[in-house]
Amino acid sequence: MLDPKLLRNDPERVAGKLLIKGYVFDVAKFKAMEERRKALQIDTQELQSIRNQKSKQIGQAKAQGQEIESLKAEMDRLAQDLKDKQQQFDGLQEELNNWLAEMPNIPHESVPAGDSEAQNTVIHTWGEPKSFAFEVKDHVDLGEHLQLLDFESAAKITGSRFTIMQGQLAQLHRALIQFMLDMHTRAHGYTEIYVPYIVNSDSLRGTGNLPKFGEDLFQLKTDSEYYLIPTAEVPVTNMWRDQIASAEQLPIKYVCHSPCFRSEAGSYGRDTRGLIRQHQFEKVELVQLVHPDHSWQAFAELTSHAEAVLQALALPYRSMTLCGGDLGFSSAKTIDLEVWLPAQDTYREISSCSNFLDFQARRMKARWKGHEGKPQLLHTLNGSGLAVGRTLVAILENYQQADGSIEVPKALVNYMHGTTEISI
RNA sequence: GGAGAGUUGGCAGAGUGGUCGAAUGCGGUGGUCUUGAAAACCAUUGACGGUUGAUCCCGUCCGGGGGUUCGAAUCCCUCACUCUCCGCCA
Repeated sequence: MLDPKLLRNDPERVAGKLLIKGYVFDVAKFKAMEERRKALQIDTQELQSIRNQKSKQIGQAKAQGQEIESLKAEMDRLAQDLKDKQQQFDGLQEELNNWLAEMPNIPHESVPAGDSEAQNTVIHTWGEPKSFAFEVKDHVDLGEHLQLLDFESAAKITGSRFTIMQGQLAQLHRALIQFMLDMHTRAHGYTEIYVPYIVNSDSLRGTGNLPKFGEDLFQLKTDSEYYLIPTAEVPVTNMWRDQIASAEQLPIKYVCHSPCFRSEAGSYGRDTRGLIRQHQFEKVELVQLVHPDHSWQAFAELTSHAEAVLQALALPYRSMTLCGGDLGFSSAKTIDLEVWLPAQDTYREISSCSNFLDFQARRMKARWKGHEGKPQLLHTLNGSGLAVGRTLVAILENYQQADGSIEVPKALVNYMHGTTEISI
């Protein structure tokens, strides 16, 4: 949520910045609503004040045994006025809040203009795409050739966009998770955390997935409004909803492995082949809640932590600054890491690192407080470190050998109990 | 699934219709004392919003929502959550 004060003070400037994200903000309508809100609020509060005074009078009069019926009659009229005003005020306030809840975060000034992926800018590339002396296969062919990857059975059991892994491939998948968790806890100072994979709607509102993006989520058919998590970001960040951290607790750094569930509504026909876009996938997520003065530094660090995984696995990648139009709803700035996929002859997203500033924190009232002064909003950040399924794709394709076997990356050999190659 | 007890400020915990935004303790902050620190003692200390140059001031908030009343932390309804006991079960 944006700061309501910022909107009131300079709506034109906010409107200009939101346009970078492709969001049209009706300033005139906002100003008119704000003016009415202000008038209604002042009126309502004045009536409340009078009511409180009169009530006290009645109490005193009664204590002294005086007649109170005439005072009560006066209160009846007042109460009716108050009720009307209050209803108008509440209604308008709700309307404003709903509007505010649908407004995206303001992009940081360093975010390039643009309305699609094509305008994202390359920050740097790392590693050289390997040249193969044979015709490369994609991960689907490789996995099915090894008889360790099975989309057909998954489609039978559930439907499209699910998969089954077996044997050493399932093991490699699990090894990746262990490897990533170990790196982030041991080398990067994150606390490992295990969380529910089902969340309520308040949590989804906190991170900004609701009210606008409900169609991307799987909702459970229960009496409670429960959803499967689209990412661990939701439960992990919401740990601090309605909480006040002390200055000593900052920065708060969590790493969390979880499955992620996405409906992928609106992406029919895209990436239908293989593991790239699944309804269910595993991710190791990095989440930080930090002092507002340090969030850009934390952002750089968090991004480097995700990159460290790719580097340790010797997977070529590039990092991209997302342009305004490609930027997520809650994010002020996002850097995507894209891994090289030889079979697609292109880079594909494998991690997305974002700084939300106080946008999520305001929605979920996640605050911190020093020894002096008032509680202040935290800044929240997160990034994939990494998307496990896509990392597996990258390893299969980048480490494939002429006979269709897969070399196990050196960093993972210990996690595979010494296995150096996956073959039939 | 059955029976019962709870949910109050950063934390613990009083408060059952009218100066209660709320005793008290802990914690925080400032001070006295001390060479310094600790202890002790004194003072101070909720959040959000409106208004303001800033105070003052005003409003809202005692799990969420609704109701009764001139007036609700306190009474009623409802929902959520927590805990205890019994039953069942990974």
